[in-house]
Amino acid sequence: MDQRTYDQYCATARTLDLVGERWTLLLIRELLTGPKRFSDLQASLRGLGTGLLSARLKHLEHEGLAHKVTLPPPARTPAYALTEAGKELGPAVLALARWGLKWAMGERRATETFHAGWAVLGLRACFDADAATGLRAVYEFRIGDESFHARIDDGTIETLHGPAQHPDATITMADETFLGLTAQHQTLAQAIETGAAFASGDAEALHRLRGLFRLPAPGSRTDGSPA
Amino acid sequence: MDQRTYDQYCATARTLDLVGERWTLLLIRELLTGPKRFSDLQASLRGLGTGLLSARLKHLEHEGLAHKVTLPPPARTPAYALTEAGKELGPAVLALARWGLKWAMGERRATETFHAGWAVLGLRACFDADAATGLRAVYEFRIGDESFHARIDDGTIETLHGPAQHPDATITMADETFLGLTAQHQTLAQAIETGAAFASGDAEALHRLRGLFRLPAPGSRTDGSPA
DNA sequence: CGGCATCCATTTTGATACTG
DNA sequence: CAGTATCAAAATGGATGCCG
Repeated sequence: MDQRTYDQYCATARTLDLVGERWTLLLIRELLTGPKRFSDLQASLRGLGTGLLSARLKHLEHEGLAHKVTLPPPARTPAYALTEAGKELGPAVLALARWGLKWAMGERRATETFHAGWAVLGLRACFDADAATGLRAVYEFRIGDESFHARIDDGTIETLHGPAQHPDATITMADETFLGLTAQHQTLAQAIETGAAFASGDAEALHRLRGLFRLPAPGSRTDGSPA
Repeated sequence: MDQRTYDQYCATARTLDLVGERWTLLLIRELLTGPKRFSDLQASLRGLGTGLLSARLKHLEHEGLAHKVTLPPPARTPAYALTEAGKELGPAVLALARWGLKWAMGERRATETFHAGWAVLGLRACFDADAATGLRAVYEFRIGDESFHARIDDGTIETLHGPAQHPDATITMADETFLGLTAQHQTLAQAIETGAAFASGDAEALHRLRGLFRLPAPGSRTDGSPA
């Protein structure tokens, strides 16, 4: 919030003063998987006009959460990237995502937009650090027409937009198949078995992939009983 | 958001549809330390009018995140409490708080309101689970005219408004002293030594208290370099 | 493509007055 | 207390049009 501060000496309130306005956390979600151009951001965020997007980006720049960069050749086009402070909002965004996976997902509504990148960030939200001890591998995901990769190194994970340089394994599937995984209609292993998804690369890496991500058991928000 | 949904099939966006409106996450922050009455909530949230507070509470009820309760005798007055789904927003709120402690706190501004309860939630944000292995203790904090207690049980912590039933240790200090701890002017141990804070109770519990909370090293948001 | 400026209809909010 | 009713101010969204 700009003018409209909560005016509380409280860490949560101060954070929400900076990133609590409409669209801001979703903008950060977009940038968490790597730098994005103005038009890419607008394309991902239906309903956000150029004026408001411009204002939000300026705000993030002014507050030191993002900065303008020039993409390396051959792109050479302006883009926005998170600063260190901005990147560190990752855990907060992922915590909101984890809650949503458990309590708010259900079926996709007819009007809802979907981008594979959101789901890949969801992978990061479901990442089980314990299951990745001793593992060092790069997985490339090709979902619909987007590609993402996850770099896993002994309990840490990094997910970035775009193809990987030297993936140990590559997993390919359609948007719909990926949606089915989120909705827990089937597991990745099942999708591969039925031919809905294709996996190739290092056998050991593919084998360990099975246990790396753990979706929370969905809870029902309609009553207050423990899940 | 009510009418104004992001309309994205994304866990983060769906969560923000539910709790991303102005005041909502702060309302949840208040309820994370126990049930609160309508007027208490309003008193904690300067600037939130009765109309909007009423609307927000109705929304939380409708979405199954909070419910109306009747406080046990002798109070017997209506109050609002979080459901299981609401309580599970705790990690997300604490993640925002942790970020704020590191990147957004600095000095208290003249106009900012402050309540000890926020700081005690901050304690929970700083809780170091590893440092609490094998510890089982209840600490009562009396800060200014408010009291809170933290129940620690082997790596888990629960912080609630109000005095504890059987505290193992009690720590008393003024608001200003507590503010000094947050601003890292001094540590709790130093405050006790200088007489600004008073501690009593089980010696072992008091000794272990020292290592339980770990404030993040403040970062500077004005540039993008690592802290 | 990458933005900023402007205009306008609609929502959201903030503040206050008022009722059981 | 615990809210409801009301109204003015601000934020949003959508549609442009403009410029490098």
